[in-house]
Amino acid sequence: MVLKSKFRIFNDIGPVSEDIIYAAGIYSWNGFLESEGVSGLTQRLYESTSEQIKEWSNALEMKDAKFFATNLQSSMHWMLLKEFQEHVCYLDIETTGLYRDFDKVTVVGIYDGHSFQNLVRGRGLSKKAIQKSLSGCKLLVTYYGSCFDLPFLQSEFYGIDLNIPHFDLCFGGRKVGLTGGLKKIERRLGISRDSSISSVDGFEAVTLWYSFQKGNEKSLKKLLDYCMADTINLSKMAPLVFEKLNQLETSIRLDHLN
DNA sequence: TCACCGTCATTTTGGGCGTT
DNA sequence: AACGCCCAAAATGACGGTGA
Repeated sequence: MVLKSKFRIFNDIGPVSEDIIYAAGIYSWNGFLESEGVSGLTQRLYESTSEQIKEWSNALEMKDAKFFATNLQSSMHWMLLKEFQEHVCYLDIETTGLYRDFDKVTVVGIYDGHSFQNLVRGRGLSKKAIQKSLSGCKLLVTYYGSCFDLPFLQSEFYGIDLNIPHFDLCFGGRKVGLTGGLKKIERRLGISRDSSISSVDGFEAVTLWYSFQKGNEKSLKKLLDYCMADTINLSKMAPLVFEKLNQLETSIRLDHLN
């Protein structure tokens, strides 16, 4: 479990102190608690860190999603993927454009690992409906959602509670060299999508919506298929990015020991 | 006790990215 | 037609140790 080997997440522990802890042969929270102290750290710092470890361990035990949403910096939320794996929701939205001041949310797609659900504008999409679909969610997974999807939802559904840990595959991917957008990364990872929607992109999602507004029901079907492909592919991509991040973390730690 | 210095941690600043 | 996030580098702040 990655998180339990991290010390930089605690107050007053930075990269240097963390290296001191590793150099003392301590690689986990439990190891830290079992030691009587760490040479190189003041007793005062050792004790305040021990207290924080107990608090965080308890939050993990309780699967307290809100605790991590507020206390864990977002670039480390990926570490919760395995821990919360039974409560992960993959989310992707479609809109009429990129600008939340002018544009509207048209579809919200949510996949919980078992079934896909879509909420369509004018056909049941509402703040309450989204909130209900996410009620058991302890970890959100999106692509670029921290900059696009979530702020868009906040803007249209004012006051919606999205205070949930959030693994953003865009930033996680960047760290392991996966850049260039969702579709490009999917290809690089060998994740496929159905040929019927393989040519659809975000811009076409906009025109499909307007076509549906003019009465073309087939356009909606295609839009929903596209949204579903995007959303479900997030669930295929997440464990792959997770593993790469995991490997990166351990190699960095070994580096620092030398 | 006090001024000073070195070491870390934390905060601030600026540039680039990717979303429909 | 925007915007929030991330990283890196620079600035600021807190703390402990030293020497007189």
